[in-house]
Amino acid sequence: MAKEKKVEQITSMDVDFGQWYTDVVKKAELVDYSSVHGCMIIRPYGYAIWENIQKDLDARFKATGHENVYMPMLIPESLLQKEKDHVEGFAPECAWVTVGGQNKLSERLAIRPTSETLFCEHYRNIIQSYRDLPKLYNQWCNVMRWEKTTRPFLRTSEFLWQEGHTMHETAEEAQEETIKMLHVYRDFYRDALAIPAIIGQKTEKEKFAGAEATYTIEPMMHNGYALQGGTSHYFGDGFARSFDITYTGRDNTVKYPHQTSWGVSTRMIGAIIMAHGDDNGLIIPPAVAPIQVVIIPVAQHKEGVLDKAYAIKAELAKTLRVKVDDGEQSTGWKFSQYEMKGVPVRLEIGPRDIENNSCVLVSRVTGEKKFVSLDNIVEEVTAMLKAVHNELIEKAQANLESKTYVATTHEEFLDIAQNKPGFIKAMWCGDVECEDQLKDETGGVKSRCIPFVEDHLSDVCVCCGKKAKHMVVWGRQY
RNA sequence: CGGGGUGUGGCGCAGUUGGUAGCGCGCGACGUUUGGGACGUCGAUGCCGCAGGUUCGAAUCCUGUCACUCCGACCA
Repeated sequence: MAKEKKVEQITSMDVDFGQWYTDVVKKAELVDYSSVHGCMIIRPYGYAIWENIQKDLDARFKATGHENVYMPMLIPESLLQKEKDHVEGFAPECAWVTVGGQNKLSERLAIRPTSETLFCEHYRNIIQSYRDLPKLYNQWCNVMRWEKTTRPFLRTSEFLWQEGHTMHETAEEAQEETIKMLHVYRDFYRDALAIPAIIGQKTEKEKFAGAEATYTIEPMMHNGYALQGGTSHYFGDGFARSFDITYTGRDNTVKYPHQTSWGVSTRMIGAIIMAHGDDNGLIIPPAVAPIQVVIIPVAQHKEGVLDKAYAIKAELAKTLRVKVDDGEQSTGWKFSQYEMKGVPVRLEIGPRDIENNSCVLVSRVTGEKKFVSLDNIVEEVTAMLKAVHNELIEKAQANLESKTYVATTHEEFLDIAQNKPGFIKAMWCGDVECEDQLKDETGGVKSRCIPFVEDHLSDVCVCCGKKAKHMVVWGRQY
């Protein structure tokens, strides 16, 4: 029943996944386009998802000892240039401020594409002793990268994110932090977004500009594409040396601190859409859904129906995010509307239900209708929300597993890359030439990561046949 | 930055050999309806993306330009 496509304005996923995505973000009122290229207006329903994400993640950051700060939006060019790899990576896509008021600036200012350099400048001022370490800072902000082609949430010129920047006494401690925060992301994806993902290390070719090592979380979208869902970088003392950040150690010698940075962005909303959505629209995981339960009064003009709906809302709203839609639209229209918007649980209450002291609960994932007593409505709704979360993660897990393939030969790799969208597990020698070759031959399949848990598939590289160093997960990405 | 597609009321679209703009949805009023996108009557909404040109006359033909979108290349 719920599997039938009911919203004809939304292109079917199987017909055109890209168009389906665009239709959904528009129809579900997540975003609108603005007059500035690549800059999107995040509408209340979309922004509410972000607020819920922020709230949950922020608590996880605080629980791991981090503090929020706010850095300026503008970076002087000279500051950006202090770290060579970093500036090479980001300068080409910076937007620049060159005029202030009426006057041309003596030095142009980049609108931050990321804030490593600003944090370094600040850390240089406030770190003198090992007693000043560690510094565990995070900021929630916007950044700007002048992207050529953009797409709501997945790649926009301006986007919202959080960037953690930490400084540590030792390399080990910084490495530990890098991995710890990657796991925070993995847990958040799983427990809040209901999205399973592969985590691991980026290859040299794919790592962050200026990092010693980059770790990544790679969830799979419905169509088998990967999305870089978040990254955590270990910088060693590279930035510290470039920015001359030093501290006096316990042994009374001058040392460089070791640094990390890690971030996730509004792109996660794109991940939610593409991991969970269906032909009827969005499905938002309960933990971050702006509306967890929508109450649809049936025959609301009849005596007592609306009062009952409001009473149920009052009960549920003690612990849940609830909306009663008492608008004048038809019942059927409301059903479709909230399916499109991905509300996880719908509660129908009408005269017949009131007579029976019951109501109808409907799961957005399965479409299953459940008649439940009003006596323990909170428990019933809570249980269904939990079930929705579990069903989402199971579905996404099944998608991930069924679209993950193993290639042990070159021909097999190319065949899968051409014919089966998804992840490919294959051995790799460690040479960037092989990564480049596979990408060229397949028209875009890249290494996603070297997962923390590697399988031993064979002894040799799937591309060149030389001795293999790692198992790599490969795939196409958004 | 390459390759395709599209620009006409808020949205989706039609508009023939050039003749002065139409349909559906939505929107407003009133009435009837109400357990899967209800129905009737009346009503409002347009510099046909923008700029040039051809023509007595351009949404329509020509040139240029801009925007959006999909697929690549590049990045979160």
